[in-house]
Amino acid sequence: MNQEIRVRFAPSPTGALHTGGIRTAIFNWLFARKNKGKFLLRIEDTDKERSKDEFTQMIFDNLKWLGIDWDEEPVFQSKNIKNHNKNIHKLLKEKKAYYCYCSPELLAKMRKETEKRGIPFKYPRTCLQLPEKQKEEFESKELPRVVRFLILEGITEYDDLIHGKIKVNNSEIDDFIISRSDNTPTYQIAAVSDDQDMKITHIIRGDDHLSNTPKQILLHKALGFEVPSFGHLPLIFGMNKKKLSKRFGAVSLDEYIDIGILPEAMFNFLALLGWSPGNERELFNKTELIELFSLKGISKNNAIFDIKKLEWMNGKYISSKENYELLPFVLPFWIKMRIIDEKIAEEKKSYLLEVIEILKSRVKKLSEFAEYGYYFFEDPSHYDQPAENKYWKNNIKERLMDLFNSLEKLKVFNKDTIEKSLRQLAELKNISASKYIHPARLAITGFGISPGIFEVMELLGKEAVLRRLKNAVQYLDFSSPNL
RNA sequence: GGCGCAUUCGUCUAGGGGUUAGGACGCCGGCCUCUCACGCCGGUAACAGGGGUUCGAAUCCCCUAUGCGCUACCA
Repeated sequence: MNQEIRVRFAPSPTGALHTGGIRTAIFNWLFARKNKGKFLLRIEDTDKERSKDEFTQMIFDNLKWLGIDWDEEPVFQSKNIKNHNKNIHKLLKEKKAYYCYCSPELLAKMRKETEKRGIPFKYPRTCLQLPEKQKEEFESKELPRVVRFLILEGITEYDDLIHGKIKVNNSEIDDFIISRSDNTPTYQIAAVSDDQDMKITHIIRGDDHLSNTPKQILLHKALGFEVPSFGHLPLIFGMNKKKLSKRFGAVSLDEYIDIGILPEAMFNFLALLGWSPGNERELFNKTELIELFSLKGISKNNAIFDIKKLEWMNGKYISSKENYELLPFVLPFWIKMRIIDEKIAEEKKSYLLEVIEILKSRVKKLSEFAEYGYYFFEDPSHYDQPAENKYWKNNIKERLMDLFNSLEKLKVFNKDTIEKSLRQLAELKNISASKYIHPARLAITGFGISPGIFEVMELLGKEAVLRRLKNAVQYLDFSSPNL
């Protein structure tokens, strides 16, 4: 038991990584780091039809984005086929597997027939009992053949790291195929061979593999290997309680990156989906997560991915991060919205940091820095209509001009002097300060809501503020001359 | 259909024979306040159902229901 713990994350590169896969990676990584073991990567690319290099790259990128590092060179399953075949032949030689010449069409027919009678289909082992002569004839005709693993009678049981004792009667298991008619190994034998090859000690994967496990245990044993430990994670579903799929909202990690989720938030959120450290805290950094992680805290039931909670957590991370740390994450959103370009970004760095400071406590997604903050970069091109109806009435032009004149006199233009000046004006005119504040906000930002308007004005600077006030008056002159 | 796994607020979960069943998100209300957000305070809401075992069951056992997974020459 003193051997080094080695775990693996084994995605197939047939699509973008989704949250379930990511969480499997996180748990494996946490388990390895906690136990000073090794976290390995294996790309299960044996499905030649669907596997794509771009997906492999995406998997690497996604893991890096999350801050998940791996300890040895990634293993590509397709490069181990020789070894898989070696194991298949070993089983064949020891009569633990046999050739089957039944065509897929014949199989489909048999399956249909038994199902019609309500009986679960199992391969009837016709080819196992084939007379030697018949076999020779098939071979000489070069009939396509697969290799089936012979399931012996008995009970297969193991102690699942998460579910506890799992027991399955071997009679429930079909003589599954381990080598296809084109002589390529199937998943079951490939996974078992590679896990041995990589000296994997703990296989932690999704519950969808639960029923594969007895098959794989049998394979490990038949090959004379030591059986690794298995643990099965509950699955993650979308809000509709259905398996995550393209149909229902964002599912791939990339889509969350696109809306502006921070890697720390994603990691924290996913770590807590199906696992709890047993206390009432919610926010943990990676080091704390590693420290606290234990298989014991893993829940047995499937979880639903609640994006609202992710967004809340993301907001927490955004507001607690330093401005300079946020900048590289926010910048792409501003650039994408064409609010600024890279050259300007470098020149105006200190200004950008202040914009981030002023917005970060009220933003849940990085994309909102762009959505809610464009007026830090450009004069409003239009004014929010409901806000206009609400705030711009009764002598509004006169009030905006009065404010303009007051602010124009300021020698020092900061939030304190601005506020003082505005409140003095209100007092002088004997109306409430809010009768200046809200119209000014609308004139300056174009919105009825914004961060504290005095801070916004300070950041924007005297020139821009006065210009925007004047613009608003001009706009009103044109659109509502009688105000 | 068969086999397997599961079932605590809408969601994520804590608890695991005696608790006012705790926390978080969401939602609702209040405070703060120039709006919004943050923050703070408060509220809402759950042990799937039925049988046992027990002085006592959300907790242990059985059954039912429901959900999910697997049942491929996919992984």
